[in-house]
Amino acid sequence: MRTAPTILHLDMDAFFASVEQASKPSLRGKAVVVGGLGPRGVVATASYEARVFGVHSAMPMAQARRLAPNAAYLVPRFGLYRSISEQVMGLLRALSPLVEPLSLDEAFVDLEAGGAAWDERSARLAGVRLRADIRAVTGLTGSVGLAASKMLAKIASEQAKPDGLVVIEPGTERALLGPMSVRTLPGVGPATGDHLRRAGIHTVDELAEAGEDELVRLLGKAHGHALYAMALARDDRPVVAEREAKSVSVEDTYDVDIHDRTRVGLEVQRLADRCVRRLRGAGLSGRTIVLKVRRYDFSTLTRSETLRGPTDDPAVIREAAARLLDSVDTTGGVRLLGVGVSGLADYTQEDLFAQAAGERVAGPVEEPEVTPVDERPVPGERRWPAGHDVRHAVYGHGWVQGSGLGRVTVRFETPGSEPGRVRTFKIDDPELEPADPLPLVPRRPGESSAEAAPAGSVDLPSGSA
DNA sequence: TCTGGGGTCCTTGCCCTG
DNA sequence: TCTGCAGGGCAAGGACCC
Repeated sequence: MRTAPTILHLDMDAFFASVEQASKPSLRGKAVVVGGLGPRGVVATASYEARVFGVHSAMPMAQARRLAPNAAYLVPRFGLYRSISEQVMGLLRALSPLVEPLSLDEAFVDLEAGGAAWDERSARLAGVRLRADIRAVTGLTGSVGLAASKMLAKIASEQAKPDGLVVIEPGTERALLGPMSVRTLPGVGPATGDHLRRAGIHTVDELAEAGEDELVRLLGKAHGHALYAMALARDDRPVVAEREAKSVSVEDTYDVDIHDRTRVGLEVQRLADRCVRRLRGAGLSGRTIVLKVRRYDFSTLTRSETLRGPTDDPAVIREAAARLLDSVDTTGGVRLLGVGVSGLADYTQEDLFAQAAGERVAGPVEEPEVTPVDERPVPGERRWPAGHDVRHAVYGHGWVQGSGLGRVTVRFETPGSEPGRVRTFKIDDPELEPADPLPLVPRRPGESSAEAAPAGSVDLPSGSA
């Protein structure tokens, strides 16, 4: 393990909620909850103001609404978050070529590999500058952890939250970790935590005292060895810049359980098509087709089938998914269906046949997109998702505060304005149209709009595309 | 109260092959 | 030809992460 705290972990603070607060002045300092708004939605991110009420990630939305009835509830705008994430990742890559993104709002950086830091002082300086740059470019705050390993850098950034910087100096790790709960360690979730608690192990010190053999006995080989190493603060995992995807999958949870077997079949076909689109979009093909079914009682089962060679053929994947469905009992109803492909490759079996036959390989076949009956927009009806940007011919730029009963309520404000006024319109008001999000921080002269203002990041309401 | 979506990795058991 | 064994691929499920 290295001797200087030159591995940096960045974690943006309440990322989705913070982006929404930055783009909507009236929500700053208020409880904001971002997540699925349907009857089975869960919280993706809660602002720190919402966390005061006990709202947290992965909580059912219905529960969040009971705890914080006056919070603003918004649907996620992944396009916008992705574009801001790219700005942040750009700042990290300026520090080092070794940047390992973990999600839109989290990444490891090997500062030493980029020559950005070599000892504690230079690492701390790099962290301070990074936080200032992130604030200047995005208007958002991020927490930084610095340590000699990935595990400790992540624990440090957790301690730094919100809006802080923590350095774990080499040599102090064991004393720091010792009294902490085993749940602090990455990879120890509710199940492992419970398992250890029943064995009388609560803290990292107790984990180390238990010994490697005992942990292997309790948790299995891989997990036992890994956890013992972590308890001793040993972690040599390198920062890896490029990771190849291992699987591609899509899944949908339905607002109401589906009982009709024909409908289940149609949904599986639809998901297979969506999965293929994602697969092709990434230039990939796959060998193993996986069907996932969550039943009415939340029991989940998977069925998989491995083909002779990788494919991205929608007909092949659709048929495999249908065969897999045949082996599943769906009486009682299903709440979730999913289709995935693993065993990925960047060629297909057909490519090989074509090569063998000396044929010219044909380009990808564009399948017509099939929209299920109940997803087709009602003619003339426009949807206004909560939180999405709009533009009104008279009142200018705003965002949807809510809609229903043929009306849509819009608050007119922009990231740089004072909190704005609310007005209500008919949902088919011709002067109202969806708009792209505005940059969170005003653009500097000469900066291209593509860098600062994400394009195409709004899900256009049906019928307007 | 009632539990998303997209992933990764690990374990276990079965079957086939040499 | 039969048996035992080891190893690999596959299938299914579980835990975990953000």
